[in-house]
Amino acid sequence: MIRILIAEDQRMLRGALALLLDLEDDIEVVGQACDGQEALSLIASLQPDVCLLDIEMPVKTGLDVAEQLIELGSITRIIILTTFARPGYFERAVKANVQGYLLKDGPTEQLAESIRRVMKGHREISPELIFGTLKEENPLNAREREILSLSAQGKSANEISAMLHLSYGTVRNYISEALNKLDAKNRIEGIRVAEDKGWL
Amino acid sequence: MIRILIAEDQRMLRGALALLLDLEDDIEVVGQACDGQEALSLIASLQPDVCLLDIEMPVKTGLDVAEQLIELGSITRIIILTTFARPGYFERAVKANVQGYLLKDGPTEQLAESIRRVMKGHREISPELIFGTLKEENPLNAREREILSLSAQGKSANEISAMLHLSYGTVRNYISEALNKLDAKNRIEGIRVAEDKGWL
DNA sequence: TTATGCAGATGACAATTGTCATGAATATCC
DNA sequence: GGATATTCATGACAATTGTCATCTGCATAA
Repeated sequence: MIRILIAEDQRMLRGALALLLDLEDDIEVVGQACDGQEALSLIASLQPDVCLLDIEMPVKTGLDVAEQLIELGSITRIIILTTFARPGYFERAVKANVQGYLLKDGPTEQLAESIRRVMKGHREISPELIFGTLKEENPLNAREREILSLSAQGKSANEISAMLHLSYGTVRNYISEALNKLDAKNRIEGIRVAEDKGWL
Repeated sequence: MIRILIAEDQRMLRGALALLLDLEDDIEVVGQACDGQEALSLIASLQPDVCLLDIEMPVKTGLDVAEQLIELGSITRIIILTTFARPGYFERAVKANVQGYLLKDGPTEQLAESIRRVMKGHREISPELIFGTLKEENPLNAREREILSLSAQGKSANEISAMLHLSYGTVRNYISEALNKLDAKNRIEGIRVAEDKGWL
């Protein structure tokens, strides 16, 4: 019997997936979490064979959870299950060395099969991701990311400089450099591009 | 037998919901659509009793579909099923006079029951929406919305003026007025607020 | 030790943005 | 007709943004 934990904040989807997987003879859903923090503690206490992690969850993202699990040396196998084929997300997942990265756009029927294959030691990646997406690396460094994120929240260069204890001019230099790397002609376009790729 | 059509672009959720509803004795999923356009044509040909519409779908949103169905005098009852409790979305749905507005955050078990209640002539609204959200009306007029949307795509005032055949100054006036109404101190904050409320 | 690179700062400039007061043209209602 | 609202336009001003060339420490590797 394969013991599964599902971490997904959307209750309707979580419930439906649990039901669907429980219909399989060899799979048992042993726990459900609605945020990353809860997922971590449930995995620690339940020690499931596989966990299904959504990425965009409250408190901690699925990628945060995955990275921490690996760091803790957890034996629970990890499958990321997300809406987003964002290169930045995928890159982080690959670096964290997860066993699976599936898109919610994929077919329902394949989910149980992917879980079984992961249990056998395979890696499961949504076919959409295998080509293309992979190579797009995040061109922004930590500072640029930090500053562009604040800008994305509507902060002005002046506010950002105060928050980060940097000079006004330095902040603008970083933004300018980020826009250059993103090939965007202004903050708004830059933010769109970066968010879209999962680089923020 | 209640005949249902599901319009939802996320295949995993669509599949899981279809399976879940098909398990009910008195419900039959007769069709599935992955975008608004497909939903419209399937509803026309299949004439289901109820349709479940996601809002954010390709080609046509669920709200577009709902408005067109009502305009066409379709007898199919409409339930909006969405992630977003955005006032602007809810306002549009109420104005279109849909039979239900449920959140994907709601419990799976209640979905079938809501469908039955809608069939009996009731209206089904997620409890989260009944208080609060309702009263927040979209403060932006059509022009302000249009211009802020373009701005949200990264267009400069100059580009927008060319696209809409308005003067440069007029565009900036509209943006300024929109920011004032949204109580935002710059474009980026304004866009955030408006998108968050579903006003764009 | 030099040099190479990185994080940050400065100053200068142009372009864009945000704000406001004012005004023309048109339509709508009484 | 006169009062009113709507839509768009202008001009002027300050603040913010985007771009560049240049400069200072500071660390680190050859």
